[in-house]
Amino acid sequence: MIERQRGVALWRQIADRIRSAIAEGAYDGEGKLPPELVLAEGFGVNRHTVRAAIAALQQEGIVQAVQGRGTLVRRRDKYDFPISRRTRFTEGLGDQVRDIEGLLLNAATESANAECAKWLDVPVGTPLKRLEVLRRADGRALSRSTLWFPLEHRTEKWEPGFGKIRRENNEPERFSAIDDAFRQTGSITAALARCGVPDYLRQCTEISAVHAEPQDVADLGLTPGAIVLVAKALNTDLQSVPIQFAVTRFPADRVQFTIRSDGLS
Amino acid sequence: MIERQRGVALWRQIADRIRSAIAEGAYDGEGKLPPELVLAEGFGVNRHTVRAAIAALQQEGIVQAVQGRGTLVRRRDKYDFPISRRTRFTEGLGDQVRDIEGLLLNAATESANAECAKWLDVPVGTPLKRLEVLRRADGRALSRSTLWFPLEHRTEKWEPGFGKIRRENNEPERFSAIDDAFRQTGSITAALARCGVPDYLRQCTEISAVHAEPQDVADLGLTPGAIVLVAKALNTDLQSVPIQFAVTRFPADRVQFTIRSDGLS
DNA sequence: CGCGATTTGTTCGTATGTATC
DNA sequence: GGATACATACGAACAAATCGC
Repeated sequence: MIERQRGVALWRQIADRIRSAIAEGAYDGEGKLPPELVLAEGFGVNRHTVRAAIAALQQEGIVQAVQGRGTLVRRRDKYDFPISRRTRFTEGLGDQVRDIEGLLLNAATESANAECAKWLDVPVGTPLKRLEVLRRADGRALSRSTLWFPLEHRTEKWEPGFGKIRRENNEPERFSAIDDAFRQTGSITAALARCGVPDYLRQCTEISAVHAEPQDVADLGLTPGAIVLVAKALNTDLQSVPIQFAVTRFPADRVQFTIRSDGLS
Repeated sequence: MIERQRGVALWRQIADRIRSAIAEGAYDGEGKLPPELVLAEGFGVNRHTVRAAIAALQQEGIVQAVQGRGTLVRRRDKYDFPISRRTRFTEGLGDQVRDIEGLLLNAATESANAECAKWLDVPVGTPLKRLEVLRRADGRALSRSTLWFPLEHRTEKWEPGFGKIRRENNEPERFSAIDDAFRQTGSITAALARCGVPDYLRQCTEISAVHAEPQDVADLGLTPGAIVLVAKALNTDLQSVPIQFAVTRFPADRVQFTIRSDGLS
């Protein structure tokens, strides 16, 4: 029995429930959904309402209704995205995908806003390189990232007199060509390597969840009302100097995160 | 300008957007929302539609409309739940809450299903103690956890002949009284200490997001259609023997996770 | 092959909710 | 507040495709 609520159509709630059930493997045995009438009775709604839900899922490509046969499910597992000190996008997915591609949607130079400044530990207004990246796995949109790189590279210097670390600007424009590097390689790791960062570490990751915005609907091929996992991450070089702040939006029905704390202090 | 979409009422989408904006601190300066007419124009909708959205937010207690003054926002920050090798529920929230309480909703003994067996590394059917825990912070429901503890304690023994670790059952019923211990202390850490586990480590955490189920709506005081963050976690003792598997559901509009990878190998 | 049982697809009508003006 | 247009949900009936016997 499903509860009536204002503001969200019944068929959408039912579609969400069926989608979850499929993701959890509830219909792996049969390979298809129960008949519309059974579902309708189960949810306590009219068959038309269930049909509307199934139509939406069919639009998403999750199920396929065939007259006389039933509604066949196309089970698609969630990708598991591991988060660790050495998080790498492509490597992390590993065996889970055959083909992965990274598309550069947009690149620009802009001034650091308050949030970017806080994460990258630079003053507000510092020039940053911004990249917008869409990642697809086996043809399906997997994530949309916005990445910021500080253009003014700052190396750390030890000041014995002050007893603390001081930072000085040098190597300006360190990441000015990272958009081209990414365009050619399709990988952030490879692009960073071309910009003189052979290795980097994931310092901090913040995970939250929101409803899909129109932009997500368009970029990730979601349905309105879908859930988006938002990961904000800071990567640093081996000297703990911030080199990249990224906000990545994942479709929650295709991705989950795993944090293995094996070596964490 | 907001896009029309099927299945979700315009006023609900607008309510979601305003709620997010408040959470991000967009109105911290003014302390109140823009006038309804301004909002309506901004979203490209009728004023009545914005009023419906504000009425819903008022129902949630997020804003308060006052005739002649405007719509006052009651900013409520998200709690940040840090995940590390030493994740502790209460300690993790730290200064963010004044008062935190843990209620034992239910406790029972049951057999391990496939998922619990996989996480706890025990055979399916192994007797487990199950606890259902609701946590409130400053009066607001913060999470609902289901925790499983293996009743048969297994210690590791090194078998030189086989060259691998063997486990033997001993100390059965190790956690048989953990429900009473939790009832008295309101803390898992304290309850585990009473059961002879002075310290434990977070081995692995899996994070996903789903729509709120009727159970969540009831337990966590959510609105239907809200988002729930689901964390599945494995805790082990210092010898890496699994002692607890937990599935915790958090309201996504009140909680976010932070993974600091500082000491991770 | 036909037949019936099952299951999806379609078309009416009606009532209610949503959104605009 | 009232009028209007559209989306949502229900109910009943019938049509069309698939499957097993």
